[in-house]
Amino acid sequence: MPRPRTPLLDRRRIGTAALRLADEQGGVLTIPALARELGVAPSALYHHVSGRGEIISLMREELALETGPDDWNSSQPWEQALEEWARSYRKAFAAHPGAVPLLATAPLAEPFMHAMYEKVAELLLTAGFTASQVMPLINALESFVLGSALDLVAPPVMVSDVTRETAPHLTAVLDDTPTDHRRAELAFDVGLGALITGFRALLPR
Amino acid sequence: MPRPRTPLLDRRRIGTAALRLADEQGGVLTIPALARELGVAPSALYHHVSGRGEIISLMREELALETGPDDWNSSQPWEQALEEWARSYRKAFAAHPGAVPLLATAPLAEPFMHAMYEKVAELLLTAGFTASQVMPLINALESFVLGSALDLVAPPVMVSDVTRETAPHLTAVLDDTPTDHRRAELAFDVGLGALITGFRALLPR
DNA sequence: GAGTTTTACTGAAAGTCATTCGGTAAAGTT
DNA sequence: AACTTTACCGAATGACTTTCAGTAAAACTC
Repeated sequence: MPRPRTPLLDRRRIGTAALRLADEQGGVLTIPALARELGVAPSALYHHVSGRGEIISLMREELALETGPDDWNSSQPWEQALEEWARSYRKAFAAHPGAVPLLATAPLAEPFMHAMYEKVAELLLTAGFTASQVMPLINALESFVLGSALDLVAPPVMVSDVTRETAPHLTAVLDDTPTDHRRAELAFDVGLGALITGFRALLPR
Repeated sequence: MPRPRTPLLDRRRIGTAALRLADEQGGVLTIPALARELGVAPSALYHHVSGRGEIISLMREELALETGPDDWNSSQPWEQALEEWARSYRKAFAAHPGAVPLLATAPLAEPFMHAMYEKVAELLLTAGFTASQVMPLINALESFVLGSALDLVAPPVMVSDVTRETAPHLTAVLDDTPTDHRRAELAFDVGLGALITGFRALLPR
């Protein structure tokens, strides 16, 4: 139990292991379980992070790294670039659905956030939006992406016999709605398309 | 410590107290604190709910009741009715910003969910959308509302000196962006308007 | 290259929490 | 009036987060 020949832990390893574990366990992350996963005593973690909250931030950071700043290309029509950004953003969440409840409310460290925003801000400014429009646009799209990530793990709406009687329109609509993961994907596609259409309408002609 | 002359607890009282407490405490809800708030021993709660998870569902239920099914009026052009729905939905979250992190991932009990969806489904069907379009539209809008609720409690983006050098576009944009609660409201307004514009474009002419 | 400091872990312990269960006396029922 | 049910309390259990005093290897210093 002395110092190991080579370090067993670093922030990166903690982040990836926590992300994988929380995903498997459906949003539950405990320090003992994470320590076991890393082959280490729980207290060892506190030499690298300040606590559980920071571990969750590391997970969110890991997610941002997985997406990669080059997963989307900003040298194309702004509509396509913006769509690619939103899709790659959501894809990162969709890759770890179980961890989404944990990640949705976790703050992303400033440098990551800034790098992402800077790129999108430039994209929208050169597209012709005004400085005061850009941040609301980014925030709105980001809210939609985050909400869609949560939707990914929302409990499916069930049609019981009572529903059939008391909610005829809902029933009719649900009969034409997939119940698997395609439901959330369809909603994302529709919403993303609508948002971008609506954004374009704000541009001077 | 016998049975009290008149019951101290019921599900409704538990829900409202939990909502208020969690809001005050910024998303932290503990059984001892809630019991203290209600003037009762922690174990007493378990005669009315199955556990902490159900208490959070009660909070979400309370939120739905606060909005009320008549807070928005469906007898008007579908765009306005849909906008009113989204706004009243978000307003309910905004009334308890501290509790949002807890509520965002909590499932809403079926009957409440059905009542809400039924009304919106009817609205969109009579507006001319097809049965297979309706649920994606509802889900997309709901995702946006939920994401915007989370945005309400997101940490503000700070502009440091480093930002100014490495992220010129972001800096310029942030200079024209309010830092208080109006930031999230602006983003919501912009996104909601864009979504509805985009939805309308899906309708046959 | 011996001595000092720093580093990365362990193990035990403290404090908090959610939850369960047996007890109790009032309320409701017959 | 006897019986059952109800709505609470108090104590106990087990899990979790976090802190802190060791410990010995690694890394640095002269």
